[in-house]
Amino acid sequence: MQTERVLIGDLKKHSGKEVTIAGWVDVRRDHGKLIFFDLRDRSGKVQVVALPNHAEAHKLAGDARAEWVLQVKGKVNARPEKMVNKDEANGALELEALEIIVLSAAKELPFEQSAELNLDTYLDYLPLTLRTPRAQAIFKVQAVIIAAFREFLTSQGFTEFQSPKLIGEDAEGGANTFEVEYFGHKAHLATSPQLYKQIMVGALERVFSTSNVYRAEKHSTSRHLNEYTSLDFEMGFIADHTDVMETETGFLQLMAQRLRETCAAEFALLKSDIPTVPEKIPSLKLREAQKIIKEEYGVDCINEPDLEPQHERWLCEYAAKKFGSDFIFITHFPLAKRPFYTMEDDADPGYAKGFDLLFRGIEITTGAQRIHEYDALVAALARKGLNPEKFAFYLQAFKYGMPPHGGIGLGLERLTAKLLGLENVKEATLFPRDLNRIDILLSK
RNA sequence: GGGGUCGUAGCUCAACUUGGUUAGAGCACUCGCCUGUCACGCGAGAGGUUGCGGGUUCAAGUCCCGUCGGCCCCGCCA
Repeated sequence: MQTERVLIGDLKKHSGKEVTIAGWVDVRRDHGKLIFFDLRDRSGKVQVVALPNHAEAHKLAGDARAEWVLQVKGKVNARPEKMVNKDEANGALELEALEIIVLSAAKELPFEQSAELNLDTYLDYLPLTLRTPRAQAIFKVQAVIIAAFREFLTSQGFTEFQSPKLIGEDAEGGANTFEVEYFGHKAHLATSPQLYKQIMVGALERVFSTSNVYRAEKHSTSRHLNEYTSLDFEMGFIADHTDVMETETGFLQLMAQRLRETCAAEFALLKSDIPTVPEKIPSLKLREAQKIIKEEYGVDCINEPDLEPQHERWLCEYAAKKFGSDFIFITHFPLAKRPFYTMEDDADPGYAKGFDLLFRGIEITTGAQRIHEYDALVAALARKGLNPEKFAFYLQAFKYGMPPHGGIGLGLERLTAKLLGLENVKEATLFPRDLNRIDILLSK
């Protein structure tokens, strides 16, 4: 029968008792006759002390090294008053080792867990480096973001669905796709769940998905990935794109609330702040934003169809200063710059009922109201030089009745990175795929 | 596709500008000492094809040319 294991985070409840814990050796401090080591499990850390009067345990404590996996039976002692470590959750107690079982020895580590690493070294050793408190904090925060996305949208009557990753045609014609050999045919990896989201609006009215998408772009920057997670929702029966913006704002507000409730320690560790999300996120038309850039920063980008990364950084700086918001919506990009399914604003011809959301200097979302009338959509395809016949499957959704609708795609890794102040989006990706790397460098 | 920058020990870096004996440091590792440490401490040791190839020179980690690789910026996007 297996020994009952106590979680390290629960040791306080067992003061004075004999318990068995198990975990990884963090740091060892060997004084010869007296050996200390910190043991770590999913719930926390505790100092174990091995004394010579338990000879076998003392010997094994001397042999153990960082990352060895040990099971330790011991007595939960209060530490002498002078030895209390106020910085640790278990700093007032320690475990006196009575019996140690080595569950797994570890080879010599290439570096200490606390070492500051270059990004490529960090990525080369992810199975090891993901054990650091920093990495664990990043991916706990990311899990909370996804949970908040599910929680908020579910509460608003959205249904989660799984979008296909293998698609036939390069439907949207925008981003470059990875080609896949498919039983003698050519298939592609999805660059977005967009078309399936819209089809699902016809079925379930309000839907969302959290999917990996794939972009075969040879970019090499601190904000691009070739496989990333897109948080997508699409909702029917909207008046216009501002309904979509409100829904996204509602998600961001719940996300910030959940982060404040559960991730304060993680944000403290990463030395970043949880943003306050305004009741109404400030919103500017692209042309207004460009005017501001000219007035505030002296660069004339008026009439350019899009924002450059530097412009996005400036606008976020401006939003923080002027509106006290880390977020700002930019609306009404030229229709020509947006995908075929984007709806034009009749009140502002030539411009889209769509938006980007900028956060702390970077674009994290694109959203819009979509064209829902079959004939208008077929015409829009033709205007973009796309062949409507290739979209016949998708077009059925519109042929047979589709409400006014719209939605967004949000880059999870970008949001995570900017929330936590990470310099490179790859740090906010468990196993990033980029131009040079799928787990290991492709050149190796 | 265009541009910038970097490559020295397992890791993080110094020495390069201004060429000069045996390429150093911290951490990790090995051995020894240590009963209150918590980045434990002290002493000793081991660890290098300076990415690779060529050139200049009495002499190259350092200068030049080529090449391979990383990172970053722009384009494109989330």
